[in-house]
Amino acid sequence: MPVRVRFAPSPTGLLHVGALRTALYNFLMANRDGGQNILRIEDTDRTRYNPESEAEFISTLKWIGIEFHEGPHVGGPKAPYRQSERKEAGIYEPYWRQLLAVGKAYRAFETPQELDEMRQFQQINKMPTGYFGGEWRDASPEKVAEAEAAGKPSVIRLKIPRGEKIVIDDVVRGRLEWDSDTVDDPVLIKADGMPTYHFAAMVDDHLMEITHVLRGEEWVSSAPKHKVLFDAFGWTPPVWVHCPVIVGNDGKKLSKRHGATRVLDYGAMGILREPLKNFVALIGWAPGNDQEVMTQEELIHAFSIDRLQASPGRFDLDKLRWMNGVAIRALSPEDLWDTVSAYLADPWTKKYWSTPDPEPIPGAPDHAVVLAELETLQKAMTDQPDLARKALLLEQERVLTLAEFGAACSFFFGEEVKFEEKAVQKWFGEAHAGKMFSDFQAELSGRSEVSVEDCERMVKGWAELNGFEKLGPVVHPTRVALTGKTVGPGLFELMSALGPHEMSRRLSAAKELLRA
RNA sequence: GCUCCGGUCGUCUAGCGGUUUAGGACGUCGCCCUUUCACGGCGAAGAUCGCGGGUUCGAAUCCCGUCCGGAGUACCA
Repeated sequence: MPVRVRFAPSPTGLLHVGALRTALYNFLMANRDGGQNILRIEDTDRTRYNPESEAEFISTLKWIGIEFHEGPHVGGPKAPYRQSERKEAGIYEPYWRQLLAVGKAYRAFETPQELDEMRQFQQINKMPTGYFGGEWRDASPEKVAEAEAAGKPSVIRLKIPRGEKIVIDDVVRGRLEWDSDTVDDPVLIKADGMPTYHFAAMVDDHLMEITHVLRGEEWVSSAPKHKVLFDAFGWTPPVWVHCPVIVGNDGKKLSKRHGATRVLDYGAMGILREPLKNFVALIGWAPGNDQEVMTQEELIHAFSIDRLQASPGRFDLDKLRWMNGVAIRALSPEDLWDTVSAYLADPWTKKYWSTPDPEPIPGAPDHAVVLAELETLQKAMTDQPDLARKALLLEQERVLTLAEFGAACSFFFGEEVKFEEKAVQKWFGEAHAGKMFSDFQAELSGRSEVSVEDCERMVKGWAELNGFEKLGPVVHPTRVALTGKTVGPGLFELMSALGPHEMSRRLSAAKELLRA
């Protein structure tokens, strides 16, 4: 039987990392076994509904490469795929009527205030909290009819059997067992007629013929209720797979401090989708061999739910950055160019960097500075594509994110070199610097381009002629003159990329600084 | 409080009763390469497998207890 899985988010907020992983595991599983991946929108809570949420889920997932065979945006044989629409279509009603008719569910007429008081009482008396029957679970039909006739609002609750063991088999945790007396009667239908998650999701999972439910660990405590519901209908439950939570590197709930919670922001930070996927898949799952860097195809092939971890996983931004660097370095020159230009053209990139960091991480570059550098790079890629191409290639192995290309390449394009004070102090004190710069200028004059080899010959020749055994005192001042920095690509490559004219211009400026 | 779940280097993990002096990766540190940084190569430190008992000739691996951490405890999902 082919696998049918579903990713069923509630459209209340943004797509965060934990949800991404669940979506990814669903996707990997479906694609490995030639099954179907279904998107279902669980919008039964009208008070928390966020109209932008669904679009964000779909577009983010699409960006990362997760597609669905069925869903509200693509349709499918089990449409509609939004629970609010399914409710309107009357899909749920026959099912709760059936439960009511056979006495496996009942109407309860407590007001929210009454329930509140009940909970307080339970807490004070150190009793388990929850609705274990109240006065309605076993109320006579006459009493219920009377309350209904009086127009009292009511909910429909599931009648959890008492004095039994409820057992479910979870792929990740094995056999899970509850004493049914500790499980309270959940609301199936709210007073406004909307189904709750417990009801809608189970009915839909059955109707949509879902074979495996991969969901977050926050659902394990509701699992017995879901099992009872499947039993009440006489349906075979799907295989439940409860994935552990993802926490920050300090063990706390994931927040901005740990990188970002919103998946889209990782793209804006210059994280490529392949390493992001690769990294997220590896929190809580490992293929069992030593392979870590994997393509999507390899992930699909290697993925298996019985290798899922039961313990919570931490999100290690450093490792993500490393993986991202590996991916950037693996890009061909053409792909590198395309990837960077797409990144710079993405409106989300600009939006992200134009917003000041609400919680600045010490040592991290200022958003405004990054934005300016990225804009400079983007401009250069259209105005001076040859130079920009060389700059990108020279910095490729030095950056960990796409955003870092901005700072790394900036010295190639500026009208004026921005000198780092430390660099100037360290290398412009050398007495020979001025003469050396002039000599280079003389040698460069009249030429329109120089090869890397020419530059090497020129610099090494000058060193030999002037009695320098080590290249350092020659190379470093020149680097500072040309880039303003002490770090960067190989000097000869960088010189050749800049070209004779630009080099000469910068050497003149450096000589001015020397005199001052 | 109650219910359930989890616990191997700082982090992600391998391990499924003996081949384990517990392996790999990130991070850290050192060396090499080298004009710097990075890349790459080599190497080091780092986990008595939360703790305590048992079972066994033998346990990270099985059992019990204990501690710590997490999730749930809504007419939210």
